Amino acid sequence: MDYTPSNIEQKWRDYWKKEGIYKVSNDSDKPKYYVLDMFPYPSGAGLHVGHPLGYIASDIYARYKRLTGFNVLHPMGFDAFGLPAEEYALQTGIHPATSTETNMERYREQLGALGFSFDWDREVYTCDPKYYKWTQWIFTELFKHYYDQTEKKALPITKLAERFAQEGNKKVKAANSYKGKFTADEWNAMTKVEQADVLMEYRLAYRKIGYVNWCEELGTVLANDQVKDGVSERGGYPVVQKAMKQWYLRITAYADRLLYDLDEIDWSDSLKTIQSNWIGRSEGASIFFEVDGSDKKIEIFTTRPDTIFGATYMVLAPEHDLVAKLTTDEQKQAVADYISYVKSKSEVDRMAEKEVTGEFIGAYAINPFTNTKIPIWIGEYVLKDYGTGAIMAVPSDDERDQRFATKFGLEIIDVVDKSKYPGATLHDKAGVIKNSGFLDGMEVPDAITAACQKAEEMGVGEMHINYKLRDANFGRQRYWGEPFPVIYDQDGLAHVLEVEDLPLVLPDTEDFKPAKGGRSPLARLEDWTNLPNGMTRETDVMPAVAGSSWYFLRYMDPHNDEAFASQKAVNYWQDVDLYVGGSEHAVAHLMYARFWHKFLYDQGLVPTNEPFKKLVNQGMIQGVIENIFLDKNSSEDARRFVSADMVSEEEMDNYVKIYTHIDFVSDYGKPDSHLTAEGLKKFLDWRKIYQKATFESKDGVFKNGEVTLNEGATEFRFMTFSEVGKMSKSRYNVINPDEVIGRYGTDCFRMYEMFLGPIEQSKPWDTNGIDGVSKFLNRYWSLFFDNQGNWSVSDAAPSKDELKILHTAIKKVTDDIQRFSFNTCVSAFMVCSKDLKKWRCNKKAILKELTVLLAPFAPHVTEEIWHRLGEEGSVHHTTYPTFNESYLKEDSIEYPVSINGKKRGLAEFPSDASRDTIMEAAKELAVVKKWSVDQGKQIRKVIVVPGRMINVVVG
RNA sequence: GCCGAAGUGGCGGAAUUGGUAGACGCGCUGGAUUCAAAAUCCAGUUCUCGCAAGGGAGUGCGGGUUCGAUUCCCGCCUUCGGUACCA
Repeated sequence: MDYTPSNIEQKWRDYWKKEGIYKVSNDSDKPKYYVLDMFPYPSGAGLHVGHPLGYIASDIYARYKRLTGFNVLHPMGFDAFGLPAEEYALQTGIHPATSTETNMERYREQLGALGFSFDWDREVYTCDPKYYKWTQWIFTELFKHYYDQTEKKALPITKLAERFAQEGNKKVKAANSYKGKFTADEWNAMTKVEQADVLMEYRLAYRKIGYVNWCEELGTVLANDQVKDGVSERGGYPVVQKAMKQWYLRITAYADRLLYDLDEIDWSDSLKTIQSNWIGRSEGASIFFEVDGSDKKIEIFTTRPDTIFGATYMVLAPEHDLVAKLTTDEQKQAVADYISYVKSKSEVDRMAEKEVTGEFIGAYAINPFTNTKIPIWIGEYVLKDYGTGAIMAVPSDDERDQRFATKFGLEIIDVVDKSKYPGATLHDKAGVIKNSGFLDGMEVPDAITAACQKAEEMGVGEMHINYKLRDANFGRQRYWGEPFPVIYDQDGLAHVLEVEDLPLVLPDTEDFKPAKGGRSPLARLEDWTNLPNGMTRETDVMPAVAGSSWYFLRYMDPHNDEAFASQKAVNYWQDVDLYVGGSEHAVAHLMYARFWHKFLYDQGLVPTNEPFKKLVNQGMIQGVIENIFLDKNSSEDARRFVSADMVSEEEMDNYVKIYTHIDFVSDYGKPDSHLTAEGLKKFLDWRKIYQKATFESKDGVFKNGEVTLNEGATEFRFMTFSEVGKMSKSRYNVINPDEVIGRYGTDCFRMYEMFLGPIEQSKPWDTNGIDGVSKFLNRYWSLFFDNQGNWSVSDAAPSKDELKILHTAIKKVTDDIQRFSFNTCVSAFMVCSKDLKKWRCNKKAILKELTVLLAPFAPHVTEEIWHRLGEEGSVHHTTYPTFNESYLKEDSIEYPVSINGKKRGLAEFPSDASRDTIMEAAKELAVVKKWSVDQGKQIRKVIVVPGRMINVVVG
């Protein structure tokens, strides 16, 4: 009987569903294990072959853990709110709720066809009011708390208000954006509104006016990580800086914990580095510079306070608050011109242009260490968002300051002698200080400390740790997101809804298109927005990252209406043991999720400090992108395309690459990526605008559907140019898994994706090797049948050789699963099945164990075999085979014999032979003699590693 | 520029602690089966000299440590990913 996946796979999926074999209970005596996939955006495009890579790996691991006696939580859900889902809805004109539901259904089907062991009863999706009730609730909790830097945890804001009433804010060490100081009396004298405004500056969820990334095309504000190269990550639309009042999350309060706790978790170095760079901790000093003839002071941050004697001027960010106040009348016009010049530049221009620009504001500051007057400038190279938005410029030791000083003719004083450290840069913090008063002669690190001490003594500065991490902009002027559970009273003060009033359901409306100019779509729904007594609702919605910041906790207890999850459930499941997902979420999602988790931990609501113990980033499965070259100089009605082999690298600039549908090339071409005339006709039909095009290749010319061949050419071939890149609709290189599954079956697809290479590596999809995996599954199947195709399994006792083959596989597969090396697992199965076939093994004792071993990888075929073997229940509920070392023992070992490290022969020794015995015997070996005595050389040394190798040193 | 990861046959890749480089698969070559093909099975397949036995070279490049290096160290080159006036 032949192995026919289509006959068995659906049958067993139905059986698993009916029997509920993947249901997970929170009541179990078994140890827990939580395997989580990053839940997908249910986009309209459906799944492509790249999506399942991580899901297959995690499914194998989850199944392995289940077989080894763990109670495994392995859920799936959908990240259904947010821009991608909404953009799709806008394109299609269908309500986001409807299209999201349709897309989720499609995803459920596609995921189902891959045979994953998800407990679908625990599905969560972020746009479900039952789910986002708790997203909103966590937001209200963030609003009600502040971060106490003494206790290093979040505490209720009410406690802070009490403290202010008793002792003011001078002694309070808390994360805040409030600059001033006040006493208890001053606090108590404040009005209710004034007090609320102050408290707002301490809350973990707060509202402030800030410069935000505004994208007019998308009609919303974007987070820093949604902006790439000055344009929106989605759509590539221009992004400008705009001052708006927005909700923020004070993630910076947790900066140090987010940084140092990276040490506790098992993530890849590259991912930890990305997070740590994003947090961007740097140690230095904050120093105040007085302004000549003004009571204002400019605060700067520097990592090199030791170079302060070389600070010959200052630069403020053009947006700095003090610019307007300090600019002298004579410079007013020049400064205004400069600011409008800076504003006129888009983010893209600003990054492309490296030219030094700036303007003197007419005022002078006093260098506190030298007491000299130094000019104050503004310049766009000083960023408003980093440090204090102002710098002391040390042109001798900072490349940027140097360029600026050179261009504008500012004084340069050399303060660091780096002659002892050739090649040292600013970041090396190396050298000897000179021209710097009391710091002269000190090594840089000592001078930094000394300068900080001095600044503190003088009361002009202190040690300061600065972070690159910014508070998270949390408002979006869009429709498809969680509404803020916030109401403003007549005084404009924000109040959050209590848990009994949650969820605040997103009002249903057909009018969900983004509004222009910063107004939110929800603001148009006046019935919903306006409340009695002049109260109004917040009309912004939360970003997509809100719902994904805690979903892993909801899976623990997904139907709970009393809490985000019961304490019992949370205490049982604890945290995610294994998290598998793409590295594109390295900053945003993983940072916010850690932040929320730490906040909940501070509340005692979750038992662990970090949410994801181990994280594996699966690589991307890329698609082959086929391109055709279009001559830039050809006119609209006479398009000229040329074959890839006619374009040299130098000529590349004259051509534009046009994406071709991958199917044209595979259907009407050859493996070396060329299109036939027929393929080109298809291409012309598909891209109607190019119907008047001419295609030139080395073989001839293709015009108006007619081919004119060059002399000597036998057929018209048009070379395309192929590259490898991310699968995306716009590049026409998406490969859908359904087709592959239809032809080879799910088990084969799963194993082939694993066989492709290491899970963490990106690789292009190609089906060239899939036959090998298919052959393996057929071979595995054939072990159970005789030559006539009849079921033939024997109860006879297995031989020593058969046991050795099986246990070699058990060892290899088990070790490799544990280190996430699934490609080598597949090859171990291939070796095992080949060896068993060689021995014509049909012993049940062997094949049954092999079936269980294979079950995590190929869940369907193994279930079929399991039942044919007459076993009860599901193969996925049985026990994992036990490895027995003794079956691998050999009587003798074949040693490689090397002469001077070069392998020259083999020699067999009993496996219990001692090192000394082998060493002596080795000297007598013919190979050894041949390379020593026979050539008149001496044996100098013999190295034996028992069980491994022999090396003889001759000379 | 800075940070991180990587570079191994025609191709995807293996070698887990410094110990037989190229497992496994694709492709290719030859053979069996077949009227023939597909499918399947068997053998071979790093390059190179040689009929062969047997040599020589070989894990991006150049050095080093070691009895022994794909693995460790130093200096380069290339590719991919992240980040970018971060004071």
